[in-house]
Amino acid sequence: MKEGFVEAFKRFSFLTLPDLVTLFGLSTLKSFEKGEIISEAGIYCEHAFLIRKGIIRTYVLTSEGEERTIRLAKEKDFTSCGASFLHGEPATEYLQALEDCKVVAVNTQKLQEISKENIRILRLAHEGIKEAFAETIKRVEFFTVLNPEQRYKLLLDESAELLQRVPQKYLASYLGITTVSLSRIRSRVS
Amino acid sequence: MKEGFVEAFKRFSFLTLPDLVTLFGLSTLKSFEKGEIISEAGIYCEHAFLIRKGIIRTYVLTSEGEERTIRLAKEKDFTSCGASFLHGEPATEYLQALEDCKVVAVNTQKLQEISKENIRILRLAHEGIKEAFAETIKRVEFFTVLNPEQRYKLLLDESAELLQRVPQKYLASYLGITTVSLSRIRSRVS
DNA sequence: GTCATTAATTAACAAATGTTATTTTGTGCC
DNA sequence: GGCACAAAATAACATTTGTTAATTAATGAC
Repeated sequence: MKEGFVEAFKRFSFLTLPDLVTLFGLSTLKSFEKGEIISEAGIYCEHAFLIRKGIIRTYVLTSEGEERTIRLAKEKDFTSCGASFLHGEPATEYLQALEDCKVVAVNTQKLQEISKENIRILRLAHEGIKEAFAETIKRVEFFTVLNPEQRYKLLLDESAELLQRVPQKYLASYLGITTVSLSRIRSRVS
Repeated sequence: MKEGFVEAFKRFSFLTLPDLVTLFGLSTLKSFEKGEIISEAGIYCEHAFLIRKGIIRTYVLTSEGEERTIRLAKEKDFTSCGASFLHGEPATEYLQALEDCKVVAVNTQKLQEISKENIRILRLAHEGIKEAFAETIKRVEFFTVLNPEQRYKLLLDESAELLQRVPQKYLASYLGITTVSLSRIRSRVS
């Protein structure tokens, strides 16, 4: 039933077989349809998702009710809601499947419980956070160091695939600009 | 000699006395003078700093050689260089003391070694990362959701003290704008 | 395939920021 | 205190982005 489960955790080579069994116990394989809202702001998000297939968008709402994409996670990435995962609080973000998705959904509360006793599983959580953190640091530099056009070019260089798979209206706010401005930059660059 | 050491780790209540002794062994109390460059890009940064007093600025250089402030860490914050701390690689960032600083400098390589065996010390590293990560997520939202003026106002609301203690030339790039623009916003807002 | 709806592009104008240069203010040092 | 240097404010102009609206292209449902 859970084929693909071991696959998803294989790259964390320090995990033992019993660890995998433990993880198996607090994980479920889930699928989401394209467009589906996986998790909502205001509600506690009880899972961290290890993506096996598809793209999951994290977005927040501005005070005017507009959506702003803050993260795009793809295959092999971990994703979750920051406040829920880090502090056990209701999420401030929304998660949405941008494609049909297959994920391993890990119950974070149970993970945290087990982490207090199992050092390798704590290390899994630690590694997961490290990866997401490294990416987030890059994103702050992205905004601090580059102007909109440079940001678009970098995305073109480093994440050409993402650019193909994600609609521009989501890419625009991911770049910190409007769709109109993105369209202008695109015609300017090409 | 190391008065202030226990003080700095007190808030991590899960640490035992032997843990503190262990940490004592891989930590040193250090002081930095105002303006001092603590760590440089290209060089492996071997410490994580738990700030006891002062402000440490993290900055990067643009391709044109201009400084851009990406982080401002104050009392009780952990700070280090991302690439060094997360991947054991040479830093891409500079650390600079903006005031006379007192810190606990933890050897991260040794910390990582011990983390493989001591679950509470791994938890310390994990909690440290969680805090820094939460802050970094907020910073991405900061850039994605708010325009420069809104960002300045938020800083005014939430970090009034930082605004007093940090020179505007550093605050400007921390806000993702030029010093000229910050000056304009300030006169507009007041 | 057609139709309705949404997404993306283009255009025109207002507003904000970046850039460069100058002036004023502030700071540290002797 | 006075001097030298750096930081901040101000001004003028170029550039870019945001905004609103209209047009074209693409997508999905039936």
